[in-house]
Amino acid sequence: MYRSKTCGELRLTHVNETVTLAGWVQRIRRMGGMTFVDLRDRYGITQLAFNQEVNAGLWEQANELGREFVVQVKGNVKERSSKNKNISTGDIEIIVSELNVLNPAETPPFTIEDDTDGGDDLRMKYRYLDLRRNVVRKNLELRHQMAFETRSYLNEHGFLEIETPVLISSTPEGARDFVVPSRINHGQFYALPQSPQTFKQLLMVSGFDRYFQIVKCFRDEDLRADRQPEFTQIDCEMSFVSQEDVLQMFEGLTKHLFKKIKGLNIRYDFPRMLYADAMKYYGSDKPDTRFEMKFVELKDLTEGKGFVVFDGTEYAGAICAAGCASYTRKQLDELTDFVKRPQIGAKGLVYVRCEENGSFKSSVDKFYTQDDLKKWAERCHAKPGDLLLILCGETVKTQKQLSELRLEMGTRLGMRGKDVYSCLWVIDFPLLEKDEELGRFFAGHHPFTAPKIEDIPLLETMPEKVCANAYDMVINGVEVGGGSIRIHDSKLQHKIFQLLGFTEEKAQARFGFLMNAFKYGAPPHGGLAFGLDRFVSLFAGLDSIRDCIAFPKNNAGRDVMIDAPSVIDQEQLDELGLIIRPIDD
RNA sequence: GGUGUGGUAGUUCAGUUGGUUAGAAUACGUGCCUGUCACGCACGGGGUCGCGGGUUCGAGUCCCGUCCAUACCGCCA
Repeated sequence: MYRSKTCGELRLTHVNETVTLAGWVQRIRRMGGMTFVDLRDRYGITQLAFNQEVNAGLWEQANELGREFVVQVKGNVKERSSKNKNISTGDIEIIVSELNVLNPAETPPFTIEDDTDGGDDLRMKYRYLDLRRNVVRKNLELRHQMAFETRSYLNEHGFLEIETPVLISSTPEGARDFVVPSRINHGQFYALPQSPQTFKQLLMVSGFDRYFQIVKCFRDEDLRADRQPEFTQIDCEMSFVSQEDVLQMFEGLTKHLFKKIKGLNIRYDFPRMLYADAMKYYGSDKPDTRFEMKFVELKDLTEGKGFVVFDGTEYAGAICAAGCASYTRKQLDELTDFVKRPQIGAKGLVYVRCEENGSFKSSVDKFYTQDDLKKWAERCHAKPGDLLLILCGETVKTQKQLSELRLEMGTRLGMRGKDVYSCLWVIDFPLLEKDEELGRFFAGHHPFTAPKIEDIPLLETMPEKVCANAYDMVINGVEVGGGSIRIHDSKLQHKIFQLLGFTEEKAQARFGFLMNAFKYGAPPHGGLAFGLDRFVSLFAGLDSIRDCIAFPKNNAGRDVMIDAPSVIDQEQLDELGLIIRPIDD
């Protein structure tokens, strides 16, 4: 037996017990004739005491230890004469009688502390050391708990977890596929799933009623703080359900997680926001509703006063930042620079200060009277002391820019606290999106998404107006999950493929298996998928999903620890019949 | 593919208008210290200033290129 207790469990009640502990040396404090060693495992830290007078040989041995040595000790639990209130085992220490170095360690390249001195690169290269740190370990513990509670909830509700294959052919999600060459089938490739979408629909045809899977998915696209090439979904599908049934079920799952993990009872029903309203009032399909600051359209009030920028514009919208009339010129310039950054791309920013005395001071005073500005302020429900920020331009672009500005102001005003949660559903997404350049339609969600029944006639006349039975769950501006009711009627499915520009042959080639399956009695079905990584990082208050993934990829999709991806032997290439050639520009 | 930021000791960083021997903290090593718990004190070792080129009497500092990291845009329908 290597240990009888962990380093986190000993208390005053254990005094006088003889225990065996094993763990890593966190820190050594040599005080002269006395040496203290902090022994660490994932449960906590226990102080070991060595006294020269009591056992000189052992004391000598302790002084030889280094950071991160793996040691085993046997000793007596003793009440400390001076206690440490900062740690749970701070009342006791171990008077060591046996010390056994199980494995020495080189000095680690960074300190294994909550406040490590290591930078991101280094921590990723030595991720196994980084994972010894409390802060990172806690994220993985949280991830485990969330996955566990998810399984528990879905199991309670009759869902079966069923594995689907990882080596498949391309699924129609839209992102690039990772491909795997097949040796046995020369010249052919598997694709890794972007989601188990078609498989879960086939499981519905098979009668598995309620399916889920906590599953890795793969997308070969550029990374972001919230995007990894391999990520984990809580993938779910249900049969004989309407959209309402799905929303209820997974709103329930979310509330269950909030309750079990965060101890929060969410008593309200998640608001349902129409996609059109989300765009109109927040300029985003994943609005951060921790704060209001909705867009207000001003175009009819700003036109015709001789200000050319506003006169020619398609859209002019304002947000009202409460209490910001006191912003200095410098602060306003900062905001202007913010919206003019290439990533945001606004041409400029118009402001109106609503002064305490009821007057208005704006950057466009030359063109507008106090009365004009008063009308703007009234429409924005601005009070004295508030600041209006106005952007104009092409509607969709400007709404997006205003959305960024809104989030920036929310941050500046401290309205995006990490311990506040605001959940909602965004519903009624457009079924199709038109690519103006290519002059054709793309599926807003994926091609199996069912249109709203009342909109089906519009498919013939105004496809872009058709709403889908699709929904996203948004928490604090993060799209944590999304899904749809699927098409289970092969005629309708054909119609959609047609609209998407698939020929009969191409549709048959790519999705024939699904179309065939639907001929044999497909139940009405729908579902959704949560991004587990995003969900966990939201609960953990992390800025990046990397911190809740044990071994994440870096910005360039590399695993710097194992140095993947890497070249393969010529022998392997030959076996696969592959030749590597440079990519032409 | 693009834009911004960064790359200096094991590590995190500072480094002035270009100027003598490139600093601090921490980590590491040695010594002292019997109640520390971020122990303390003293001393010490430790540098291809990412790499390549250029300007200059002289480059960590300026310019060009390149590599790496990172955030974002494109992309993720």
